[in-house]
Amino acid sequence: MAGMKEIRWLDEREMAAWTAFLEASHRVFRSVEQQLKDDAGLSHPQYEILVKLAAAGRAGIRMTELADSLITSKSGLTYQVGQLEKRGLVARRACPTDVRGVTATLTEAGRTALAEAAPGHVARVREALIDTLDREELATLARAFARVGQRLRD
Amino acid sequence: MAGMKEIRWLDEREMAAWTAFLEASHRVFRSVEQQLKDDAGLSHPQYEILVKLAAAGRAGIRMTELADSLITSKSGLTYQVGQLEKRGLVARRACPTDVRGVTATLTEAGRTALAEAAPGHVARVREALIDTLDREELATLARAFARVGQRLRD
DNA sequence: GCAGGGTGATTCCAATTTGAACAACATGCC
DNA sequence: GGCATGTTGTTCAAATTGGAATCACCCTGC
Repeated sequence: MAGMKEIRWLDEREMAAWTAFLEASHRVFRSVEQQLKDDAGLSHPQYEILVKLAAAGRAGIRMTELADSLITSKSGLTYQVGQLEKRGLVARRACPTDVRGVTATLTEAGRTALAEAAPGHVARVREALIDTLDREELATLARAFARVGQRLRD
Repeated sequence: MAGMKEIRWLDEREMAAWTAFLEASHRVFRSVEQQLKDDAGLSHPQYEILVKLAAAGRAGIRMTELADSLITSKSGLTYQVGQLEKRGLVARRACPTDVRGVTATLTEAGRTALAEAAPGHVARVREALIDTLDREELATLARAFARVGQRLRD
């Protein structure tokens, strides 16, 4: 059996963690997505874009940087920013330092839309996840997932 | 300000947990999806369908039951089962107790495909998530997320 | 300066997802 | 029995996604 690697299956605890993670995260995303769509007419990717742009201020962010921080593909980002631009929530500008570059910025309407969407979104995030966890679980989750995200970033 | 609810924003700890959860879960899913696509030609939803069917044995499962346990929409399930049926990995039968019903079952080829895909998948799940967590984090995650999933099921 | 390789964003296409509409059937209640 | 109501699974159209190809541009080394 040369080259045959030993397979380390998941034991009961590991499997329980994995399946719980799968179900819970799917349901949380679905719940959050639903709320945003119903109450603000935004998809979650779109909401995340608005949040990142709000944090970036007047300067805006480069498309690639946005795509990296949002995990979606570049083409997906182009599409979503296009949608937001159609609605007047986001503006595109040529990047000053790189002619190829495009920086996206939040418009006033975008800032308003985000401000109106945020309370309902936060409430749903609490309902779906945060308020279900106690203080210690919250801390553990934050620490562990920060590490997981960190590792996968490379 | 009648009817005005106080908005409970996320404090620093809560926000850290939420953003870490968002990033980590996106990256984990992306990583797992990639591995399955590259090594087995399966999407993660398809893999999950095969797993559920394998667990169901000869009797198979009703479509609706499958859709519920997999979180996807009914029409999405119809599509994916259709794809798997095309490849001969899954078979559909009329349900004995309900003429409208359809039960999906795993074919021999499906069982084989799952057996071949499983080792690589498990290895990636370990790499992306499980092996990054220590014993206590794993237990906390399993317990907390089981509760989260439970609540959202209603 | 300028060739070559790499980068930034978009476009295009095929695959997938979802909700609504639909048809056929089940179920409970009178 | 007969009807109102809810289920079951599929089909349809519209929206979204990711990857490959593309075009224009930056940059390094020579």
